[in-house]
Amino acid sequence: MTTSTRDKLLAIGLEQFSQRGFDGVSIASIADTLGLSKQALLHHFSSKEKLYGEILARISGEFEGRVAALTPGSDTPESIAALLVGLFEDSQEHPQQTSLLMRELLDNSQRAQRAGRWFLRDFLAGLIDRVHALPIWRDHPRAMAEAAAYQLLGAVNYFAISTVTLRAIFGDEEYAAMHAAFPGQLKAMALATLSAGPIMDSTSE
Amino acid sequence: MTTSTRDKLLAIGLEQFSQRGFDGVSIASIADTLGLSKQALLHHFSSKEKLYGEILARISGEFEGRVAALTPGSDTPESIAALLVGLFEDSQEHPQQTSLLMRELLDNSQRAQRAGRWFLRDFLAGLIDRVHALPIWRDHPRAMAEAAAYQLLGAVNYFAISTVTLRAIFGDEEYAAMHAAFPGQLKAMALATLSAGPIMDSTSE
DNA sequence: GACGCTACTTACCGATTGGTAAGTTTTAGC
DNA sequence: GCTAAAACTTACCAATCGGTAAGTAGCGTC
Repeated sequence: MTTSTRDKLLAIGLEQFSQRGFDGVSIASIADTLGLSKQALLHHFSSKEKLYGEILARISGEFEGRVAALTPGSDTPESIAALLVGLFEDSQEHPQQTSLLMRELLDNSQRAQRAGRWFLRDFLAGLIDRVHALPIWRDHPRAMAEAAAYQLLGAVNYFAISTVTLRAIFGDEEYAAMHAAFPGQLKAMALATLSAGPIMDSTSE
Repeated sequence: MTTSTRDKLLAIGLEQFSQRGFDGVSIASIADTLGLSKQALLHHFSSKEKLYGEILARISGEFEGRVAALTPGSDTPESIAALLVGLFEDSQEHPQQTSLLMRELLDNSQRAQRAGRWFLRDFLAGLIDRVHALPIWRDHPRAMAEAAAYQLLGAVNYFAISTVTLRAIFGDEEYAAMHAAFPGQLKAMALATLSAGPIMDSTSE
C-alpha cells in the first residue's frame, strides 16, 4: 500500500487546486504538504501547468469511465433518471473532482480553449443523445433535449459544489435532511421533465 | 454621464475577477486597463481585498434587489416558475456577476466564511419559503422544498456559467438554438416539479 | 566497485506580487 | 488667489512566484 510520491503529489494537487484554484496554489505549497522541496515536484512534473494538466486529464478520464460504467442499454425516462441519480452519488463521493471541473468551466475561456480539452464534450453528447432518443423527444429539435439535459446536469453539479455554503447557511442537521431528500427529488424532477417531453412555449421572450 | 474613477475600477475589477478569479488578477492589471498606476487604485481602495469585497457587496446587493423586484404576491407553481425564468434572464444579462458568485461559492471555505458574508442566505430562504408554502408542499418536510428549489436554481446558474464551453462544444448556431429553448424548458421543468409536489421515494440509498 | 539511473537537495534567478512612503498635480471652496 | 483636500505619480520594498543549474544520496546491475 505504498503510494508513489508522484501519485501523492497528484492527490494533494487535486485537493489544493479544487479548493483554491490554479492561481491560488503554489507548487511550493503542494510540495511542502508532503515535506518535500518544490524542486522535488518539478522533478516529477516539469512545470506547474503539466502537473495541473495531468490532474485534469486523470479526473476527466475517471469521470468518463464512471459515466460509461453507469450506462445501461435501453433508454427510458426511468433509466436516464437513474443515471442522473448515479451522477449525483458520484459527485458526492468525489467532491474535489466536481469542484475542479466546475472551476475549469469558469476558466474555460483561458485554459481549456488553449489546451483544446473539453472534458464535457463526449459525456454531454452522450447524455443528450439518450434524451433525444426518447420517443417523446425524438421528433422535436435537438436543442430542446440539450436544454433539458443541461438543466438536469446543472441541478446535480450546482448542489455538489455548495456543500460548505449550505452547511453554513442551514446548519449541519438541516443540510443533512436536504442532502437526504436530494436524490429522491432529483429522480422526481428528471422523471417529470423527461416524461412530459419538450414544450412548445407560446410566450416568447 | 461621467463615471467616477472609483466606479470604473469596480466595473473593471468585476470583469477581470469574474474571468480569472481573485488570485488570477493583479491590482496592477486592473489599474493598467484604465491607464492608471496601481497606486491610484490603492488610493481608492486601501487593499485588494477591500476592492474585491466592495465588488462582491455591490453585486450581492443588486442581486437581492432584482430578486425582490421580481417577487409578486400570490404563490402558485406558475408564479415561481416565472420567477425562475426571470432569474435566468437576469443571469444572461449579468453573466459576470453570475460567474463571480459561482466562484464565491467554490471559494466559500476560505473567503466568505472569514467575511461572514452569505449572499445566498436571504434569497435562498425566500425562494424555499415560497415553494414550501405551496399547498402540495406545505405538509411535507421543508427539506424537500429545499432540495427542489436548489435543483431549479442550479439548473439556471450552471447554464449561465457554461456559455463559453457550450459555444466551443456545439458551435454558435447550436448554442443559440439551445439558448432559445432554455427558458421554455426551464418553465416546463419548474412547473412539472412544483406541481407534482414532493415524492416520498421508496427506493432508499 | 564503477556505472547509471531515480529521487531528491541547496543555491540561485528574474519577474511579479501586494503594499508603503513621499512627493506632485488637479480640483474646489472661500 | 491662497489653501486644503482629493487624485494621482514615481520610487521603493520584502516576499513570493515559477523555473534553472548544479549538485548529492541511495540503489540496483553488471
